[in-house]
Amino acid sequence: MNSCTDCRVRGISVCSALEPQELSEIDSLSHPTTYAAKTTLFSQDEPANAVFNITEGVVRLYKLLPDGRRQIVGFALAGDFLGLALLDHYGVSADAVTDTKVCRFARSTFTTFLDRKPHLLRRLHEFASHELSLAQDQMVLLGRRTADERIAAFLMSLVERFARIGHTSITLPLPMSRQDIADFLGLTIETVSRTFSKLAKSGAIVVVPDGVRLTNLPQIKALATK
Amino acid sequence: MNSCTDCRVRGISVCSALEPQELSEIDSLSHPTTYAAKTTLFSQDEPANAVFNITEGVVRLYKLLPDGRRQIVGFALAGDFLGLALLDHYGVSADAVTDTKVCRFARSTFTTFLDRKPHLLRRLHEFASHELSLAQDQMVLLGRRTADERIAAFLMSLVERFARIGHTSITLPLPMSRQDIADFLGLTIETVSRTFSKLAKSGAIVVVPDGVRLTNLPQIKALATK
DNA sequence: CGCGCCATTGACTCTGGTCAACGCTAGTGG
DNA sequence: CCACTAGCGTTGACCAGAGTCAATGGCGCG
Repeated sequence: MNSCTDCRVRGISVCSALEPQELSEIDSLSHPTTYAAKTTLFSQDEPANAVFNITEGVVRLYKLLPDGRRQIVGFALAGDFLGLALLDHYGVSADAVTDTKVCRFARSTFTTFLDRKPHLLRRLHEFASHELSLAQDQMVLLGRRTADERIAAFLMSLVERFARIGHTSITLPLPMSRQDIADFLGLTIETVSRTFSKLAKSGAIVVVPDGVRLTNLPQIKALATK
Repeated sequence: MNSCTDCRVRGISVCSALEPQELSEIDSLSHPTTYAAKTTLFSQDEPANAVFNITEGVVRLYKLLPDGRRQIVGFALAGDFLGLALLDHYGVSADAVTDTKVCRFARSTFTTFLDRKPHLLRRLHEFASHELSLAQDQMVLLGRRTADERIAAFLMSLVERFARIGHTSITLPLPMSRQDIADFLGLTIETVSRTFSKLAKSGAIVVVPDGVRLTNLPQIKALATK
């Protein structure tokens, strides 16, 4: 039936702020949508007609400089909300890394609903604050950490985030390309590749297709938090 | 009399969300406080007992790595709000760059007030979203821009922010040290110094005590947005 | 006057970027 | 079924932008 009631990410998404009654209200406002890998959800500066609740998949959020340099500002996973700012234009671009399922809402519809639900606004604010906190961590990473530390911190944060959405395994899936990782960490694809090789040689990880096996988690953690 | 009614930053702070009646309410909850230059407002991970509305001065917000590397995640000016996340522990450290005046609120008092004022929460959310947007811009700067571009972007953003709080002049005050600028831009003090010298030699700026004179704004802007 | 702090400048180093070759794998078409 | 190709990832050789280390300068303050 595909309703909010049996939504897999209900407990961890903004919807956890809602009562059963409200859940069915918002259910009637939502448009479940699927995006194939590599397709665009929205682009920077374009009118923000919709907001999104990701229920499945991985989305990259990024900004481009005029000459084509790209900075990925975050990867959004199941449970994450896109369009937190509720502004009339998107501040970043978003496209699906893997096949992705979302609950889409017209922004006007969502903000109208929001005006009647202060506790949902509170939850949205919590989400925005959390995003801000992650962004600040990422600033530390980009401004002050070495390539090794960046890769380690990236792996650790993915481990934690995947754990939160139910995926716990010594093998960490990396659905995004090396280029995506490089553009997230402020490195080049070659440096990412070399650093993986170096960590593999030291026994910290084993590189497998579409992921890495974390064979020495304490070592990675030490590098990440140094 | 020093009340919210005649607050210089009322119009641009979170307080702009409040009616005259509410303004006098919050007035009675506020503790006007002064911090001398170089003193600490709060430190990372310590219990967040208070939130702050800056009415005058400049505050640096930063994170430290265990080995002492520092990343400044932002400079807060008059009108800015500290403690947006309303979490029980501070996520960053804050200290005064210049002598600073704030309206301080006990966090519990503020959140209680907030629970009765959804429009203030909305305003707070707007502030948090704006902060997030600035953080994303800073990620682009730290991840993908050259030293020249970082300095230029830094100067341009300061020009805009000072303009918003009423300071418009070709001479831009730089109350923070070179070390602060370096730690904000992910550079070293030497690179900051060299880049200022280089821009000065090219005629874009003149370095003056505690500031720079922007003698070729278009040139700076071009570098900043490239 | 002299001390100390901050900023500037120079010489040299090094981390990570650039450029280029090569390999692997999946998908295509003969 | 296998040869060919395209795209992604890895590796190597070399390079350059920014970092490091060190000396010097300028200024405020005791």
